[in-house]
Amino acid sequence: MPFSSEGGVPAERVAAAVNDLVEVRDGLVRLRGFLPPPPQAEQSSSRPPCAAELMDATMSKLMSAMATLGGSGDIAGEVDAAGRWTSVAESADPMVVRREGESSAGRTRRRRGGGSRSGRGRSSNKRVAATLEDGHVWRKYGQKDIQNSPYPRSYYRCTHKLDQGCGARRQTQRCEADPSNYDITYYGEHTCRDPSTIIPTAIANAAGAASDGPNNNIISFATGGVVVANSSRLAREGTTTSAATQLSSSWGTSGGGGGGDDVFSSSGERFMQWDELAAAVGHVSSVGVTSSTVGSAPAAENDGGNGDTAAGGGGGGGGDGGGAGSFPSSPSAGSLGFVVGPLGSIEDVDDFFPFDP
DNA sequence: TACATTTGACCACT
DNA sequence: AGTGGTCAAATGTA
Repeated sequence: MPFSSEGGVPAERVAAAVNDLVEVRDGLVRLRGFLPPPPQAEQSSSRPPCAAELMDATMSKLMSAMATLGGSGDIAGEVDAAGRWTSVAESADPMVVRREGESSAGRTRRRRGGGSRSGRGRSSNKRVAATLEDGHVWRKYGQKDIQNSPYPRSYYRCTHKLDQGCGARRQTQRCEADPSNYDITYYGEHTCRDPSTIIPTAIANAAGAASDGPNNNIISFATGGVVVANSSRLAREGTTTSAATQLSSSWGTSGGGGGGDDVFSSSGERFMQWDELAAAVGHVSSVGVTSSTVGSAPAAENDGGNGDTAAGGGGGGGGDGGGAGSFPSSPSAGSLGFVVGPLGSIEDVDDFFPFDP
């Protein structure tokens, strides 16, 4: 069931999957070194792809898969300096549940207190991104000036906290070193299911990736299923639901799933089949995948809650939800083009796959 | 009217 | 006491 998000998978298993992918990547890098460079003179369309090109393509898809695994706050974990994914201890978010005896209707200020709760057993996933957009719809609930930091920290919760009890939260803050980027820390997991955000996210991914060159596949992991879609196909499909349905294929539901289902390449052509992909990445197919929506967003920097709050008087807001930190339900393709950096340290593909072209 | 943001207050933790 | 996270009243916009 694509885009389903119920039934989580332990972060440790996701971490194991990512680590396996890292090993696959390293192996491919080594193998790539033994291959001669692709011939320059010939047009690639007039000859079968050489081994180096196939490997490059495989690497690209692998990177995409890893990006997906780590590209959402849904997955608790971090990437260490070596690029290895490590899961962060998972626990229920104590902040989500209203404390017993607390009245929500009362106008008196009583509460379960706040306090510095970061780093105390809560799952977190920190990353740096050039935009606050990540495909989810967030609602800002606070902002604080942080000690020894020139930029305030903004606090967001998932818009669907109330209607679906989604406990996902995030904190954003401009990077001190590079104010054009944001440090974004995610807490909790998205348990919401909102087609107006998730599926357009996929479209956004596709459209954005389409202008990005080699990585224009989207892979959306949901419980028991993976959606792999090619951007050009999605663009042609028009309706997100049908696109997702047509392009969905199960991964893990039948041992690596749905043999014969194509994985589409950036060129719009079949890249490989699931069984081939499974063989390529080893036993990744045995790893369960929790809900994850590939982060993607319009390129235009919408300074959601950080810079905007300087303007007093609640200037930012506005009932249409287009304000700070929100993600439009129907992002226009023209504004797309940003792909949230996955796994924190592998935003730059060249850095991640450091072999000579 | 509904919904989002702003912002001061509150509270837990160190 | 200082700091950071969250609440909720006030406020703004469509």
